[in-house]
Amino acid sequence: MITIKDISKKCGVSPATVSKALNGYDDISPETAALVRRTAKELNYMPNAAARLLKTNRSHNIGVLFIDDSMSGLTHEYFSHILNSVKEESEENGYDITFISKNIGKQKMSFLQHCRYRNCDGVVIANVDFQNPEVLELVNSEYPVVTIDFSYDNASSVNSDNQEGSYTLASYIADRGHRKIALIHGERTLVTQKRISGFKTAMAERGIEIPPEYIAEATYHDVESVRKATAAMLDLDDPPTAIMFPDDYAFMGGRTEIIERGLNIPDDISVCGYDGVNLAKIIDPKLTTWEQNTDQLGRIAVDKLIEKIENPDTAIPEYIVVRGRMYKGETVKQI
Amino acid sequence: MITIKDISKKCGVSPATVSKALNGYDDISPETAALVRRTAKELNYMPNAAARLLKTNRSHNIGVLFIDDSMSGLTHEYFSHILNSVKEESEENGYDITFISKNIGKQKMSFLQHCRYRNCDGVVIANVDFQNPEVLELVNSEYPVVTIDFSYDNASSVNSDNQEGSYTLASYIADRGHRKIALIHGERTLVTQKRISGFKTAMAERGIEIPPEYIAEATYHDVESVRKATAAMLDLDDPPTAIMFPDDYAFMGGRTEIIERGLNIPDDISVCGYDGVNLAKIIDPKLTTWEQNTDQLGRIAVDKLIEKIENPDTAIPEYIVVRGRMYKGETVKQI
DNA sequence: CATTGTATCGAATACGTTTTCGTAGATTTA
DNA sequence: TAAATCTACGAAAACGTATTCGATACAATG
Repeated sequence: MITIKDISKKCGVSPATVSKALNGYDDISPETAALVRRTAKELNYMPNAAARLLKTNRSHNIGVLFIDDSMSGLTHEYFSHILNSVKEESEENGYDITFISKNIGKQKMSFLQHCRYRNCDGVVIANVDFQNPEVLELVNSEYPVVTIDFSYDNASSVNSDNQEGSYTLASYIADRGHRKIALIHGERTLVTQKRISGFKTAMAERGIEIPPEYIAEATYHDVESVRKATAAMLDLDDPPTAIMFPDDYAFMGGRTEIIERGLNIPDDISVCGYDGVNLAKIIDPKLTTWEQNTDQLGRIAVDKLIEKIENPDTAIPEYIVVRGRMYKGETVKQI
Repeated sequence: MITIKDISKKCGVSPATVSKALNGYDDISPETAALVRRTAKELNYMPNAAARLLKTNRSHNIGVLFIDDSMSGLTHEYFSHILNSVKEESEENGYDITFISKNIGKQKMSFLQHCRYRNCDGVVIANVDFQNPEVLELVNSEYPVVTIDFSYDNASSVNSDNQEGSYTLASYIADRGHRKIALIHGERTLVTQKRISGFKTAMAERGIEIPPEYIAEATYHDVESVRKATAAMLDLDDPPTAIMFPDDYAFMGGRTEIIERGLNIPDDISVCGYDGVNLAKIIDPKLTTWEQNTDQLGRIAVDKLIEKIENPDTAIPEYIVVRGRMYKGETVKQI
């Protein structure tokens, strides 16, 4: 490992001078600065992040808090896309990312402790139980925090337009002539509330009455639960002509149920999903859905976080909504 | 931030003693050791990883080198599962992971440089161009390295049983009466070579002649390329009765082509995929495929890497094969 | 010529640990 | 009882860097 000292020797200057030259201080003559930089390249010098961190208290490391249970968020397509853009935007700005978990080795530690241990400069939080005491502890700590799809009042948040998306899908279906529209939604999180609200607004605006049994709860990303909910819906005395599903992936459960009953999509029943993941576009017929802008969600979250990290005092909490867009697909029939 | 010194003051001992007590040295009396540990808990002490690293040269940080281009490996289900198990196994052993990329901020750096900058203790490499000079530079560096699905001779590797998997699928199809079996494979990587080899072995063992046009190249994970290859296959004068696809996801392209021609799976044509990702099990009919054991692949890679990190001298390179298993599905018809 | 100002650099310290080595006191041994 | 051995602890140095502040040399100014 080659250090600042090696460079100083080779250049005949002090380590202090090397450090300054490398960091662009202006009390170094242009000539020596150039010399230092040149030999640094020659020797293939890399600053030691740990030493630097120890002095500056800046790790250039962003903590990422995703769901910690069983199947990690990594395997959800929606979140793996967000993670990917978080990672890329971080790297483009000179930051690495570290997954924050509570079990690191035999040591059980809190999220906050993990952050401290790794000296994260800030944290992006997504897809967790936002009421979890440990998450709250982190949010209320000294750490800059940005949340995705949830909003605390002391931290910036980046939000997918769930109300809008759901509203638009519901409107689209209604405007293609449907009057008996059902919604199968996920667990009652904030995101879900907004989707339900968007759905109801669209219905209300058109004077469409939705009986309570047309709104059912299932579990996000859980094929089996959605299949059951779909079966129940189809078993109603007066079944809907269109069903909105909690997400594209879980829709596959409903799809199986529909197909196995010998029904055709969209001739016998219209459907739509949510997310706009790849899956929607490669199945047949292509699934009408709402494409969430995962790329922007991740990038903006990181941008806002870095803003806060680098200007802890001036940066104020923002509530940002990222617009998605409809993917029309082929699963909503005009009637 | 509370340090070792705070504890030392509160306990009336020296910082050295605190450090030793916390690290289980045996030249500390049980009483003081207990006292130190107790107050450490009380004060909610967390060691500073940077300072520790600076002294010990051990970061407890594992570099993860996944594909760096465009769409990251994160969005491939196979690799996101591996990544997930790499992450979990690392954490269970007290390590965090860091993505190794070449663009960190404005600084372009090599993979090796990035590792050095972050003081990784070792690196897991998967899903990259293994002949890339920068990857080779890393492999031939001082760093402990473990590769997944590729093998260098100076590093341990963990390999999915591609030959075996392909062989087993091909045999299964043949043993259900098929004689005209086609293989659409991915780019010619080592993995692909093994799959082709497994396929040919199974055919040869049964004395089945495979004409060259029954073996076609497409691109992994590329729905469109596979769709085209499928179309070409179906256009043959003497089309196959069964097609093996490069992976479950890309199979969806072939599936669309088949369905749009009014053919039925498996009545008119039998198919199988590869990977065993969730998708295979939620489509209808369920896709016959080979489940790669992503969980073990990731975990063993990390175990072997840590072994090497902690015993740099005694640990010798191993070539490890992880067995998958067949998922029978419903897409191969008995004829 | 004396003074002030400017440009360039280096000595020293600190960040929070780990680890070597020394030492004071207690205990055992001869 | 003197010497040898243990036990328990602390002083100090080191890891690689950033940064303050003083020092030096020289130019400019009056």
